[in-house]
Amino acid sequence: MQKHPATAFSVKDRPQLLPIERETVQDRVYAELRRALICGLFEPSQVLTIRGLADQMMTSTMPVREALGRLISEKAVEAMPNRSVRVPPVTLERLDDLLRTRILIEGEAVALATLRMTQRELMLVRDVLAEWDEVRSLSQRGDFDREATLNQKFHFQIYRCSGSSVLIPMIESLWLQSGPCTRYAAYAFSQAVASDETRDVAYYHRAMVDALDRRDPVGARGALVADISRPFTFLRERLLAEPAQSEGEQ
Amino acid sequence: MQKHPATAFSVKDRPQLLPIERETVQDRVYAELRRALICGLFEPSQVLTIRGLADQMMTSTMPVREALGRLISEKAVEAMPNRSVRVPPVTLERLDDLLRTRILIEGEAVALATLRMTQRELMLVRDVLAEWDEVRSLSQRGDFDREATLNQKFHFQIYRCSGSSVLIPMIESLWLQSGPCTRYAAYAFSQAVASDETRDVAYYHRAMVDALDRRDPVGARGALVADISRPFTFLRERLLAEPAQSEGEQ
DNA sequence: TCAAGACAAGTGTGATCACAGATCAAAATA
DNA sequence: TATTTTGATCTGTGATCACACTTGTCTTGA
Repeated sequence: MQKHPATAFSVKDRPQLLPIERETVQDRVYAELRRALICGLFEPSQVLTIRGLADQMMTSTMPVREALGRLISEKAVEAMPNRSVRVPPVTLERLDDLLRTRILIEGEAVALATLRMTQRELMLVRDVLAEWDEVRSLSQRGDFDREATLNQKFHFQIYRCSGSSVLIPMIESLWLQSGPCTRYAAYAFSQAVASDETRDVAYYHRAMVDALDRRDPVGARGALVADISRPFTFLRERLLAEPAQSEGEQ
Repeated sequence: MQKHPATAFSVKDRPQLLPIERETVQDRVYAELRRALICGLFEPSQVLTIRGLADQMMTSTMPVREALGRLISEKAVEAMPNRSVRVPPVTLERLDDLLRTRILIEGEAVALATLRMTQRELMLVRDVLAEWDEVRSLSQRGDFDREATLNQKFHFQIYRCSGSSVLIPMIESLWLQSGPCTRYAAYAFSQAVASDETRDVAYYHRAMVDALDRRDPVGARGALVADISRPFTFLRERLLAEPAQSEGEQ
């Protein structure tokens, strides 16, 4: 498809121009809302208004409204009968439901990844853990956003090796839905427990990498289940302790 | 919250007013596009334009564009780099990927439903099968849309008994994604095989109901797997036979 | 003092328009 | 005749506006 045969460069020497990415405003708004949801920047049951979000992001209402529509169809936020949207409240049933489904799907993705992962890909996963260790050692009181991002990077680096373009969007949707919950858990976690508890996070991750290394699907899935179950069971107990939480006043 | 104590009716005798549903145009467009996608009214690799769809549905572009945005985020249609959208092409990898995931998730839903289903709910499922038999006996050359709708009704009647509000949207998303493929399969199916093959559909469905009746999760899951695997394996062979199909000319 | 109605501000929805990029066909040039 | 260029048309994107509905507050009345 090269149209100019009379250039000074041959095909191989020609400077490679990267295709410019054409990201629309709507895409950026959508990505930012996703990030905020996964990192737990919004409270459960919090009401989101189109104009409010548009003002915060310094855009007009149109991209926000379309991004919200996409998030509604993913069940990342829910549309109230008043036509207003809110981030879903966290209930006991929803918590159990989310955890069970995450174990099912992410467990399958990890098992698939175990069989297909190359040494090079495994090294990338190790790099993420190394970076995480560095962050943790630098700041004793680690910032949650950074660690949450690394945690996400770690998991999806593995999931991507499953090679399933159907499973991965589903896992993203699950993270989106459990984001507001687990953030709440992570926050309470950091206040409640000592540092030896947080060492468990690294422990499970290392167990997972080891299982991946020796191509052990069952071991990898087990480590994953233990890893993602922890915040859920923690939050579950907290919710059982005080049932009069603001679970959603519909 | 009853504010008028001086009415002529007591609380129990007062005529019950049903809450009026407030369905927006966008919701109707979205539902219609979903239906069309699941029923396979669009070809794989077919490009969809906002204005074209708006004209067909006799609305303006705005509801269509927002509905398309929602479908994009569900991977029901895909956004090309040209900013145009098309229904995803069917490839061998995608076919296997979809089937594996559907077996995983719908199998789990059926297993859950087996344990939670009541006799009343099981009777509703039987009713669907009876209606299906009636349709099939009335018109030898059954119309596919009607049968596809009944098939969907049958499956989701069961899935709903799983009680999982996380699994069900995922299954809907999977049906949305495999709709264009299986329709293709169903069409080719009806032309290729004799009527004794189509009897298998009813056979698996009855096996599933029987397993549900005796609360046998393994049996129910097995019948389900056999049921949903059939069109996929059929289409798989067809795709292997002629690889030069118009699979997507990106 | 309290409740009911009225007013005002806020919000989602859908239509319309301007603009930029894509696509395709006709015309002009080598 | 083949290739390139030009032009028109189509299409998605985002802004702005009008309209309907919701919500909160204030006033008025008993």
